[in-house]
Amino acid sequence: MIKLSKMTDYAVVILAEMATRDGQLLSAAGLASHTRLPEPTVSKILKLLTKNMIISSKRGINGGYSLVKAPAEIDMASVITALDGPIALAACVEASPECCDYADNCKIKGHWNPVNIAMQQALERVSLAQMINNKGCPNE
Amino acid sequence: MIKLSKMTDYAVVILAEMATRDGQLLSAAGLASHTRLPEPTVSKILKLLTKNMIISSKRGINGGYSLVKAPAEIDMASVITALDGPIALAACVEASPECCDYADNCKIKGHWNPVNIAMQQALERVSLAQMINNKGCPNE
DNA sequence: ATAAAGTGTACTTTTGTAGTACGGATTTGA
DNA sequence: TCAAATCCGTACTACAAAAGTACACTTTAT
Repeated sequence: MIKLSKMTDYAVVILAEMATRDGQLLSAAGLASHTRLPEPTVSKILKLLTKNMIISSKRGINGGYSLVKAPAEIDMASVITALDGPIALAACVEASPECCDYADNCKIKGHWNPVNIAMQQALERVSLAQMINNKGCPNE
Repeated sequence: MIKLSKMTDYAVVILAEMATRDGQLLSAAGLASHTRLPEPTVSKILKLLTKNMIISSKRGINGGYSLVKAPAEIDMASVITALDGPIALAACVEASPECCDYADNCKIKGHWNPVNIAMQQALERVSLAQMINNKGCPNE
């Protein structure tokens, strides 16, 4: 299975929680208890989201985190890139400094690129708002 | 990074090698030496590809593997599914028997589904032939 | 019957993720 | 100005999944 890291999964849960309290400044501890996720993990995720400008932070007493964009403007490609790095299926992509070790024998040099681009575009089309509005568990 | 397993990467290299010798019956050992990949690994991959009807095998002396479809008819979604299982980004998808442990607090229950479908479709549109024809290393 | 080839299972090693811990920096308010 | 609450950064440990390896079994042509 092409896996998304758990961290990214958690990140979306946290962002969804923040979206329902738009404008409020929320502490890491508060978000952890609301989402029932371990606090250190939540902190780590919030830090990464902050570094990637998806949320903003305020330090000191009464500090906390808040969304900088509307949920409809936050796309999944940004969130995944923030947590897992660039969206790429294989090591052998355009960004890598050189061809892989098997370059001479490899008949598909760097050609995951079209696939990677297609996936990137697919993820850019899904917003946080869309994921929240899509209600209910499909198994119920 | 959203990772594809190395096995899948190898699988495409092996299939590309087979495509250039269309019709020939090739042994696991032969494919291993042509691709410079470890032989046991190549065997494991060929076995999985056979089970998923992407290639066919012939046993006994002078046996080997061959493609059952033209390279243009082999899509990446099939190859990835053969090696890594169903294409799905998160554990919390339609196929899973129940909602995740955080179901009660989770505001995005099972909503990676639209993303998964978009990715599946993107991968179905890329054929083995396309990946082979796309020549040269982008860094050269 | 034997050798060459695919098949299946189980084990070991390696790698990367997830989780944890702790000390530091920043801001507010008394 | 001090203390408390909060964010920030780094390093370490534990666990799980992937990758690689080994080996015994089955099939088939000669």
